[in-house]
Amino acid sequence: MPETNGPPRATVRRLPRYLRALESAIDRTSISSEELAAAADTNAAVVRRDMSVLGFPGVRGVGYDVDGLRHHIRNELGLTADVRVAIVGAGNLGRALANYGGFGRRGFRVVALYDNDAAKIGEVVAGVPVRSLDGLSDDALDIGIIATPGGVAQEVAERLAAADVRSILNFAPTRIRLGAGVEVRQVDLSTELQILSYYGRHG
Amino acid sequence: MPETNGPPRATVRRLPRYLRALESAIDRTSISSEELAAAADTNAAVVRRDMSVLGFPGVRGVGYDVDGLRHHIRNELGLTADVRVAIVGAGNLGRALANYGGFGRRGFRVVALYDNDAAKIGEVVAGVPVRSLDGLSDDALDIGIIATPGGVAQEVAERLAAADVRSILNFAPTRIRLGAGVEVRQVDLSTELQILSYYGRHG
DNA sequence: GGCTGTGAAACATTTCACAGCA
DNA sequence: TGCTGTGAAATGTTTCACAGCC
Repeated sequence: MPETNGPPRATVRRLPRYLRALESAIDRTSISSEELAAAADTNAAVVRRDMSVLGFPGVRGVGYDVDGLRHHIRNELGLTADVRVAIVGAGNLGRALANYGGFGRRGFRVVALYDNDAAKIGEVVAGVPVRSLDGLSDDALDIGIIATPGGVAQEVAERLAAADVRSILNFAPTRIRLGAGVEVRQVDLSTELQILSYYGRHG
Repeated sequence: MPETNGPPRATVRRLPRYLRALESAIDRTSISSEELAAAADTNAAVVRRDMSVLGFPGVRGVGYDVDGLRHHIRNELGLTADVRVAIVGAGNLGRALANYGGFGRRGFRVVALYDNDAAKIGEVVAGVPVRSLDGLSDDALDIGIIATPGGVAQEVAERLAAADVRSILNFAPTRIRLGAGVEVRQVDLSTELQILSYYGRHG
């Protein structure tokens, strides 16, 4: 059974924050759990527990090796080589995502931009030409981002899955259902606002 | 002490999903925990527990009243009157958000769009004129959305807080820190992709 | 002395399973 | 009979506190 229990999901959710904190500390040689916690907006006990489950030992009296930990986390997250991302939907949101500089800086490369609107095909956004979804399976993709209207999101997701995309980030307000083997994350703007609305008046 | 323990955070996070499911079932008069669970992508035991903590009773042998529950949840979320939203930053992302039709349909009204770029001020996006942040405190706002570059996010957040905004949705890749009393939610695209990257190769 | 690593307790959330009512 | 409502168990996560090592 090659499935060792990985780190808990709560730990994985914190890894990007640690990574960012470590990238802001490249000048330092080591960092204590207290300092890393402050930079990653959590507390020292959580940091130490996380390092422990990651199997990354620190040095007592000193802290964690900044460089080693940075590499360890990048490795854990699968960010060793560039990650190839495709965006489906070249409307306002798709363009905003394609133009977002932060991706490149963090090892994600937008390698394709798809849209079914003939009028948009051929346009170039942030250096990437808009193409028809039909060419999908030719690109070797790691992650697909769905930035289409809700009506077509499920179908797009199925086509992405068929093209061997393992991970999907869905901005359409439609819950996607796929068989196991594809990881889907949902970012729903109205949902976020509704939760904010709740905690704005209670909480 | 007027602070009764509200529902657990996990329950609050599910309310928007229940609400959406109920809005797709306006033709029905009642709905069972099993059906509601299927529509909201959870399981029946969770639904029953949630209804129980919300204090919304069902009818044994029948299910929950669709209309009553819809109102109850809208009320719980503070969606009785329109919620006034401002977007700060009229770049690609800000425009995408202003143009997103889903907000209006869910009771959120984009009432202001701010940018500090003089060239953008006066432009009209989705019926809303772009204005300087200086006019901020004149608008009665419920929620502020930060769609600026990371460098100014903290300052923008502080100005929103000073203008009595109780809830902030932050798309900038900078972690915002504010005193208690303001609820901040962070949506970080690179973070989402990094988590996807992890689960795409493991899990 | 300062900081890590980790048992054990506390807390939060989910799941099970079934009694009880319409 | 079919479904809700909820104790109790199971699971997941955070916090506490301190022994142990550099």
